[in-house]
Amino acid sequence: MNKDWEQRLRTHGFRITPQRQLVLEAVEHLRHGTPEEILIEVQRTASGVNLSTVYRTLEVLEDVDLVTHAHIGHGAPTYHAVDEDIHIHLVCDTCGKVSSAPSAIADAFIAELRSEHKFVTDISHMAMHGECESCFGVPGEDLLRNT
Amino acid sequence: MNKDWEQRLRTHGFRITPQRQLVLEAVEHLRHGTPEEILIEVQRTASGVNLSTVYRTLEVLEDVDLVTHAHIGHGAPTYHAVDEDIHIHLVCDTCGKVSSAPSAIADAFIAELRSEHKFVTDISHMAMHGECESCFGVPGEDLLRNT
DNA sequence: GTATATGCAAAGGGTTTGCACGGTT
DNA sequence: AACCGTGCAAACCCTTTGCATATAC
Repeated sequence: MNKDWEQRLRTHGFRITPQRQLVLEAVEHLRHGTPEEILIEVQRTASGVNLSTVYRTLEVLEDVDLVTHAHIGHGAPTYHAVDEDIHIHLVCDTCGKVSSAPSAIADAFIAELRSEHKFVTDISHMAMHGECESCFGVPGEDLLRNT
Repeated sequence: MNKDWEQRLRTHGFRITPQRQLVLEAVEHLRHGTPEEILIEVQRTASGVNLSTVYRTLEVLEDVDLVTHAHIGHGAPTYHAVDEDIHIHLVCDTCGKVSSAPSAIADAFIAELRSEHKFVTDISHMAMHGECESCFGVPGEDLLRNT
């Protein structure tokens, strides 16, 4: 009885290792996390795992479409399991809060980029920046340097 | 006879310095450039200017709304003069090419984010990622690590 | 047994910061 | 004269890489 993720790795010529299992489980459990956050989660089970292994593993898991990542700002990207709902990240540049919107909301926009500009957009890859309800109009201090 | 940019700086309590003038001119001349590229442009006139000055100056110029920046990928952000046409960056994740689209194309999308999610979006701040016409469907090697 | 993965440490890009000096006001 | 802005060097965060060892196949 092989799990799907093992198949995916094997099919692409990758080996099954504890690290790969743990990183995948961490991403699924966290629902979204930076490499650093994923490392910490993994280390709850296996404290010897190294950050560079997390980076290399995320790259492999992304290769075989088990995870994706999105950039929500200056800092480290956020990784998601592919079975998560695809969503758009909305980052408030004033208070730093990150919310999400269903990606369907962008369908017409994406369709137009495709027909008018021949560009096939992955809307979930990059966050949308702006201001959330409570911050709009407020002088704002760009508290978090993530713009 | 004070130029507009001098006024803007003074009004906000900043001083007028050669570095600030040169950085602003470099941004206007390049139309878009990374801090590093801006430094090189500035150094054609004043070779002693330092990178950290460019960073600090861009921050000041952004404070007073003379420049903005957009993130087109992993690397350094791209700075624009505010009198440039506002545009959306489209980055091909396969070949790395960056094209632009008029920001009006996103108006309906932005309106919906505003009405449905109470989020006021700055569409020009983050690039849209995906694949350009010539790369779509091609296996792709993610040649440029800027996703 | 052999190729791939891992850990570790070092290096790399991009950016920020502390400090003393110099320039703007 | 007072304060802000600059250059310089060091430090910072995030990520990648070289190499020897360990492990999956």
